[in-house]
Amino acid sequence: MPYTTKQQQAILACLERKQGQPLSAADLAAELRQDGSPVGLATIYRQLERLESTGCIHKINTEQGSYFQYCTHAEDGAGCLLLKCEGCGRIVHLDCSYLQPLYEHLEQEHHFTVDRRRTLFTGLCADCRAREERHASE
Amino acid sequence: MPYTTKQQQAILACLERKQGQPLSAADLAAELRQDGSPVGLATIYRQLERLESTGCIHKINTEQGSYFQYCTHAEDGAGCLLLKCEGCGRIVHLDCSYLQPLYEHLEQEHHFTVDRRRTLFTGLCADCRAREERHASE
DNA sequence: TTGAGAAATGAGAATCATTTTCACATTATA
DNA sequence: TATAATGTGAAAATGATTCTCATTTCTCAA
Repeated sequence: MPYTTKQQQAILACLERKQGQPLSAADLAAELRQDGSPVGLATIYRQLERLESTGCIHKINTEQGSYFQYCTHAEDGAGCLLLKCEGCGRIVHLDCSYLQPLYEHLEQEHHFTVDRRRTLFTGLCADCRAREERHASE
Repeated sequence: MPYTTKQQQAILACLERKQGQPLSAADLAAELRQDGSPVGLATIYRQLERLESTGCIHKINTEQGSYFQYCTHAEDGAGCLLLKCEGCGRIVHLDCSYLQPLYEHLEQEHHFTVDRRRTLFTGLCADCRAREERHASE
């Protein structure tokens, strides 16, 4: 029977504290070290995998590796999405009701159940778009 | 001044031939080897990067690495999306008009321009969902 | 044509996130 | 307490991607 270790608690607590902010395994390691409760990377990956499989957190894949986020509610993510800017690398988290009809359509017409907590759009934020345009006009 | 090499042509031709089917760099290498025109992996990555920056192809990030797809038209992707099944790993490509209002909303309200060719939803296809349910009920 | 210089190529080394291994520590339960 | 199960972390292994550099291929002006 599994039991709870202080590493597990520290990892989950850290993710909760940073809610809405995607963290990489390395980010987590750094955070935990700062908090005075360092945890080995192997353990961090193991725990992240476990937390993900139980639905406590969700994983987002990007070019530079994976990021993890705490899920507040069971139904969290129903209309939530992430935007990743290709310019500055930032990941922004927001809610949007426009996703609902799309998900329903995919479910009914294409028999595909979207994992709503892992939706990630790639593109450009306003700042980076402006920078690109300036660049192009030179 | 850049010139065209047979490796470049072979890579692009292969991507065109496999349209709608995302290929990894390794897939491409295997294809090209079979075609009798083997190309080094370093070159494949270099060319994929170039083709992506010119907009000829687009890149999709997954847990297992990146995949690349040929873009038919400049405006391709306006309503196209990719579904990646977490169960079987398949990537399905389809068109869907439900994306349009969402993109417009993100553009106007959140000042975020989505790169429409890189939209990827993660979830479960019908087959894998059925399998999961069978599993859970045991 | 020729040859200097610009680009491209590919084998292998380097990198970096992630996973695995394994000896050891911790906890549960008999 | 003894013992089996599980968790931990350092170090090694893995695998995708990138870098290095010697070599090849092209371009273009003389």
